[in-house]
Amino acid sequence: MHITYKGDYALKTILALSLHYGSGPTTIHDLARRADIPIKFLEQILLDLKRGGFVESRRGKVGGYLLSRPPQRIKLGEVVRFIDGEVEPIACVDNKYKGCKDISKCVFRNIWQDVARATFKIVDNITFEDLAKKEKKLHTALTYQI
Amino acid sequence: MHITYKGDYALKTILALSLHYGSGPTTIHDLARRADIPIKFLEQILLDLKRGGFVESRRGKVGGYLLSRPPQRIKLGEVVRFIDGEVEPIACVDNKYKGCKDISKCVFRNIWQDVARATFKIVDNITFEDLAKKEKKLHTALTYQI
DNA sequence: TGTATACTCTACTAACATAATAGAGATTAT
DNA sequence: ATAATCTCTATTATGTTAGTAGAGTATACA
Ligand code: FES
Ligand code: FES
Repeated sequence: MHITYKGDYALKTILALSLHYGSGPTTIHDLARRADIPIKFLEQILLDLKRGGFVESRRGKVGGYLLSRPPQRIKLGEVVRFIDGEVEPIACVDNKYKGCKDISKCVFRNIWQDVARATFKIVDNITFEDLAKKEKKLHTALTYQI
Repeated sequence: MHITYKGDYALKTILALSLHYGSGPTTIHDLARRADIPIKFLEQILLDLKRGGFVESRRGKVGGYLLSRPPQRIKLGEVVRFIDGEVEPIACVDNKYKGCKDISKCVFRNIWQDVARATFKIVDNITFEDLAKKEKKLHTALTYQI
């Protein structure tokens, strides 16, 4: 698994929309400013997320983006997989790798599958509701700290 | 973590040398043929592995490559890290990522660290002796099967 | 119905990484 | 000597990443 800038931006955007869930749409401009993402890049990412069924959009004045599902029903792993592709460390786990003549004779395959499973266990058990809660706590903690 | 062709080839080469440990050098040509690796590519990989302290070479006739340590002292994770770089899913875990203004405010960081730790736990607990044993068993099993 | 505000879509590009390939050079056993 | 083998630097083709550019479409509301 490798998280690209695009992937990271997507996650931050879904998190921002999660914090705003139930309170109307947020504009691209707003999302870009809050997470420090190049606006034209974010436009594309949001269109991808829309095609992936993660967000909905409203056009025109008072438009913007909203989550199409509540945050507790969006898992971290779903978004990562959709934007950055497979979570596996090598494509042979998913049969897209040509380096091994015979997969059944490869001692590495099971290891990469173990790594993949360990990763799934983490990213598929965290929802954006969990992340939103963490974010709120973190913000409170930092405020008190100052 | 993403295993490239180069990384996979390096692992297969170290495994081949592990199986041959204690019986003199193996030539590039031999290693390339056995693991089906482009020979000129493998030349470079072996030079890298030499610089990394994993293998030694003998030049001239009766030359070739040998492991510079016994297989039980070479861990899978060492080779992966050396050839394919950090095992972390995003460079921010290692402070090379510019996407997060303030790492202390990022709810994702701990998650990527968890993924990294889970991966370490696997790849840093497997030695090439383990892999060589697995390979031998696999070969025996397949031979009996036929 | 005009217009400002916002999303939509396609194309393009610079920089970098990957997976090799090419070829001349250095070393050693026999 | 010479054949076999490793050594080193350059080059290249292909693909991916991280954007940028610009014209187009929809909607609220005065
Ligand atoms: S089948 Fe995946 S590395 Fe061999
Ligand atoms: S610090 Fe790693 S994604 Fe924010």
